[in-house]
Amino acid sequence: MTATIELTSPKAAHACGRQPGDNYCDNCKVRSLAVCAALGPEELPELDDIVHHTRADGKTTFIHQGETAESVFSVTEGMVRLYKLLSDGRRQIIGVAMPGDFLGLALHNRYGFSADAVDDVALCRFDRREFDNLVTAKPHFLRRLHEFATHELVIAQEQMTLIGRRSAEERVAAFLVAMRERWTRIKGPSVTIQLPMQRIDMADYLGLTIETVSRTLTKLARDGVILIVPEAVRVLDEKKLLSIARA
Amino acid sequence: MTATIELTSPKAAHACGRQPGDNYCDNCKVRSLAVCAALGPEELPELDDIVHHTRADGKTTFIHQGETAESVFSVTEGMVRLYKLLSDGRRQIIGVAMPGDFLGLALHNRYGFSADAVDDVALCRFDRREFDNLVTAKPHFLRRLHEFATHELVIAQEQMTLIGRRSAEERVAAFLVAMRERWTRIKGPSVTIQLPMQRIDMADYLGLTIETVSRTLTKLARDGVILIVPEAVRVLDEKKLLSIARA
DNA sequence: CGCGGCCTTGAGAAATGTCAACTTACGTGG
DNA sequence: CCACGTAAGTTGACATTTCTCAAGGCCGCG
Repeated sequence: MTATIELTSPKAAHACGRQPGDNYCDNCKVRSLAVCAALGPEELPELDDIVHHTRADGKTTFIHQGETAESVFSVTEGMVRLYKLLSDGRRQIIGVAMPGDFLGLALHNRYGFSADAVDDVALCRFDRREFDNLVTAKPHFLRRLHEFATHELVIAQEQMTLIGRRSAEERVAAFLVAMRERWTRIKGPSVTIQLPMQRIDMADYLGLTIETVSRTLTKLARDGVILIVPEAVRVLDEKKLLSIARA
Repeated sequence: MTATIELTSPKAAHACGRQPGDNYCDNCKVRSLAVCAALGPEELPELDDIVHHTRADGKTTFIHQGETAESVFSVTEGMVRLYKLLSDGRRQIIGVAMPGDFLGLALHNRYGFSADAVDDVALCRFDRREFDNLVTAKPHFLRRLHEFATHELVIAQEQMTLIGRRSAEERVAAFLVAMRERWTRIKGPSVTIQLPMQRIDMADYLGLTIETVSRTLTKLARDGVILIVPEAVRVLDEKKLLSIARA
């Protein structure tokens, strides 16, 4: 179940005479997207000192709702789903984290959600206390975290509106558009929208059932809006897709 | 439409020799609940310098989705609804702000939602730039804002789960319980849950229609869980209400 | 080659939405 | 002070969307 394996303990690599370039963060491909971008080159070693590089493979749950929050994470590769479970097993996916995203914004004592790896995921893990100390010492870093938090809040409010007030078709279309925008941000534009998650994840994200998602995708395909391919969807009629998504 | 009237311009009241107690914030009943609690007595005058006390009466819209965000607000009295509108008029209420709550956490350029007064509302308005300067100068204040933001985020995630995965009855019960907890925080406990908002607000908050809300309340009343009274609901069977709400 | 997981499709059920009538409460003006 | 008009709330009948349950197809892996 829980199996986040520490690959490297960077502490060993670091001593007094470190040069710029000696640390992982310097070479991080997603630094500019991540919270880390708030730190200048001279501050990166401080981050590097407390980071633990970690991987989680498919389905590994590395944040458990209700447990004491001892770590926070920054995603560098792969896709993570964040979800809440009701006592009877109903699940709501409250977010999908991709490279550059941060997990654990709420510096609270317990995790309010669970998180697991959709595909293979690379994470920077930080001890919450150590991370918190760094945040406290660096207001501009706190500021960046706050920007991330408010951005998340905006997304959450949009998601509420999506789930509360829009039809299945609108939800699916909006989801596809949003996924495409996120991939574009990370990898540049493409007509193919990668969907590493399964139908049930889309369903639990959109407040629908698998069957409704499936039927809706089929309908979009039948209408010539998209083409369904394994692990992805290709956009055939962008204008139409957007007009459904924007509603 | 827009009619937030400036009652008092505190600038005039202030000069060099101000004593503690000379300013409004000192006597604020909700200071301990609000973001302002992050500031010590010696810092309050700085807040007082930039605050504009404002009232908005029933139905006045004082934040317009999409407009440039020039002000942020702290609610001191009354109830505010925050909502997003779709182009065809569908509305999702994304939050209800009560005394102590802060509006405008996202220091973004445009408001992502609209806000209006449910009943008579008292607000502390701040120019976004001035407020931002204060935040930048005071990391502990930023920290408090961040705590507010992450708290909002937690609430939003719970709301997503509520709307996406729970039945009408569960939504209404959870709403009543949440409202009661909020009133308790502000005014102390009571079996009567004040509901200054109308059915349509509850509906738009819970992703339901007026009729479904009405029927659900009637059912809860029929089952002896609550008693419906004007502008409020009285809890008759707390255990049952909680068990429905918690699901 | 066969099994198991995921996806799709269909038929019918259930929950919720829609439309419309009616009630109630309340404020206004005769 | 009453009568009317309006807005909110409730209720009923019916429509629609989405869910549930069940069957079958596809595909990768052992």
